[in-house]
Amino acid sequence: MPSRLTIGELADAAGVPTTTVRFYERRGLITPDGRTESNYRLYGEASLERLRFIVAAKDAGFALGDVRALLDFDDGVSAPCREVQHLIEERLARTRAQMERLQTIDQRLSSWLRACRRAERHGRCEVVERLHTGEKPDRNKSGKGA
Amino acid sequence: MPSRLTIGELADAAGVPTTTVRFYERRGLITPDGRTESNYRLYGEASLERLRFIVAAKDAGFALGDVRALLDFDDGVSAPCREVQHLIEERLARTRAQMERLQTIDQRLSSWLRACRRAERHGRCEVVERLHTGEKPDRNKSGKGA
DNA sequence: TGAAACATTGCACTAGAGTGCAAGGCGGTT
DNA sequence: AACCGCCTTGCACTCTAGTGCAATGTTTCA
Repeated sequence: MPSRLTIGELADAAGVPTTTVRFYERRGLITPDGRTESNYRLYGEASLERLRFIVAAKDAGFALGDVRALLDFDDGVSAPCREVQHLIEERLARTRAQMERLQTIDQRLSSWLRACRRAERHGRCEVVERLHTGEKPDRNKSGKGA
Repeated sequence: MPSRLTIGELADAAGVPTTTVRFYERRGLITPDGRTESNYRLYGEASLERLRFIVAAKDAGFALGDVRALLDFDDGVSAPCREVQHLIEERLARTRAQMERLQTIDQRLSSWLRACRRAERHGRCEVVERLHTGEKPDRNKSGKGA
């Protein structure tokens, strides 16, 4: 008995709304295994696993397009480790690039905040002025990042 | 006459395309100081400074809506330091939350990559399997239990 | 029997930050 | 006076990951 699930049951089991399941269907990530006579979607255990895979991969930072690629590998004869690796490496590179970008932003904002707080004690806000001059508040002499 | 610039000159000076300047105009961030007889936009030095402000704030991680608020403060009687601080603090919180999220992703991807490389030496890819089971690869080095 | 809770479809819309295109006007150089 | 490159307008479209709504059909429970 491969316990046939309705879309609501499937969605609940994976922790997403039903609308999202239909959306994933439109994106070609998942397909109902059948329909009831009244045209309701039906899913088996494998589909639940697949949906959970999608959610897990998405949570790991993969875009849905990447998830699709991962699933396509999986649907193929074998999982070509090389390509999976490639996908992971790419995603990792993007993640790290973004972290660096955020680092820079964090530093700049923090120094602005310090300047702002310092200036407040003197009764005026320097931050906006400093943005105008292009000067980095505090002594944070970094070039413009991105 | 404080050196009147066309949109192209302005855009070049700030390092953005002209389309972006027009887009910012639609968003209410910047306005031409005048027009030529042939209806070309004209900008003065102050507008260049303003555009540079926008670019700087945007690079600092502010959304255009925030930049607008910053400019509105600036356009007003005085810059209310409190509110600028608030804006910065909010942005900083979001930045940090995202960094944490990326940290987690990075760790997970890295461990997948290690698992993938290890598995490759054994001639098969474990990553996809492990995503299926919901198991975190590399965390649990012993075989592939449920 | 009838209401509540679920399901179906398709289409439109969101946010963010622009990009692309069409169709025409203007400016400076050769 | 031809030509190229820049300028004008407005509208539509991109991408991502969905959400909302309308109108209608089905299942379940009291």
